[in-house]
Amino acid sequence: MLFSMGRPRNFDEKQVLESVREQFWNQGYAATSLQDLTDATGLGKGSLYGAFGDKRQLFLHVLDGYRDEQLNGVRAVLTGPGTAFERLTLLVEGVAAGFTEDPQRRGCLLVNSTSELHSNDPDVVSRARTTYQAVEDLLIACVKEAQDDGTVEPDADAQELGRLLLAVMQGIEFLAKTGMGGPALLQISHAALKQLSRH
Amino acid sequence: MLFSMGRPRNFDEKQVLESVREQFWNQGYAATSLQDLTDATGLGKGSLYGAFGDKRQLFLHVLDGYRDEQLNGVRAVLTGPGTAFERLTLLVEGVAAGFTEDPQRRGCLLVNSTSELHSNDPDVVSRARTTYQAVEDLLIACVKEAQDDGTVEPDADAQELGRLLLAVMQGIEFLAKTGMGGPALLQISHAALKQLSRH
DNA sequence: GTTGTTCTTTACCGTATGGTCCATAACTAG
DNA sequence: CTAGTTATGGACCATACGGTAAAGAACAAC
Repeated sequence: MLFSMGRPRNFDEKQVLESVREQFWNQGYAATSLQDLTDATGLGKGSLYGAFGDKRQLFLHVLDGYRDEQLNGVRAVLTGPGTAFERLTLLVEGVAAGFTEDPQRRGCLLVNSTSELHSNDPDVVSRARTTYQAVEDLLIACVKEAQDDGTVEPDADAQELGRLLLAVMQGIEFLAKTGMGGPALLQISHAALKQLSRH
Repeated sequence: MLFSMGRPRNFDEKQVLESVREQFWNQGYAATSLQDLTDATGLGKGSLYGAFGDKRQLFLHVLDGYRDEQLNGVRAVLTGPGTAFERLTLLVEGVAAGFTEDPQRRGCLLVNSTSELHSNDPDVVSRARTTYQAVEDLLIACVKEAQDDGTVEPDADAQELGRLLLAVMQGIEFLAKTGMGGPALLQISHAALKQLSRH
């Protein structure tokens, strides 16, 4: 009596969230209608609302999952194997290479969402802020490591260089959306890393 | 008979376009309704449609005007008075300073529009591409000038440095939207320029 | 004045929107 | 079986959407 299970769910929550994410990723928040979401997931409105709340809650839910994944990915690279400089290279060039390989060039969902909603949605902004602060911290730590092993000029300001790398990564992301060619994107990432190394 | 003037317009086209631009700037394309536009301009739908066509045409019209203004502004700075390095500094720091001063942080309308619509609107992408290609060219030319007067290492690749500056500018723009502090934004612009100068 | 043309205003259209409700189905506990 | 609970799927709602049509107003030419 205390625990009646009720009718079991007919869908895989992970799969549904993935479909929803694809929709928001493809069209953005405002341009995605509830019908788009029900079409993409196969669920009725009732199920969607019962399980995740309204459109906005669902969006934030998806965004949180995405942010966690991405942040873990960045952390994995920057604290992974290889020298500190190699890890920085892997990350920064990875951004450019990712776009070179993806013809659709949808970019990062968190970046897109921030760009679309930053003026009118403080919740999205706060997610963006904490996330990129975390990435910044990881970058700075990695730059310091590279200074310790002598790859990067020890007298340089690690914070300054870490933030610069963060900005360059985001700049590449944007320029990719303008249709800048893959080689040019890679050139930018090379340039940024070249500036880092001792000279 | 050949030239009947008909009823004269009751509005100032420039003023209307400015109001429309503010709306699109504040809310983005998809989130701006026709009613928002009629409210902002004071015009009826009929007038708006008669004068500028539908929502999309009106948007592109506004975007073109904005792009021209911005590009002229960049050109004015990069080909204006002062040494080449001073002009580059003025431009790059100007991006950061602009955000520091604007509490709303709406950013550049062309950037916002590109971010929102690049996946589904080739017309917007093509406008972005030509614009940023033009800015890139101006930057590269200015870097070359700085190399000629000895401020920047003459053996460096001017194209590479110009593109790097472009990316950093766009990176700053994005990070501003995430709420990064003004001093940090300025620090990034300083870092980029510091990398340029001979060492 | 009349005619021709253009602009403005309002009413209107069909549809899509985000969101709710409810009858019913599917399950567990007893 | 019955009672309790939860999920489903479609009906339903008010409203907002982008866009059109039509009637009248304001002007120039004559």
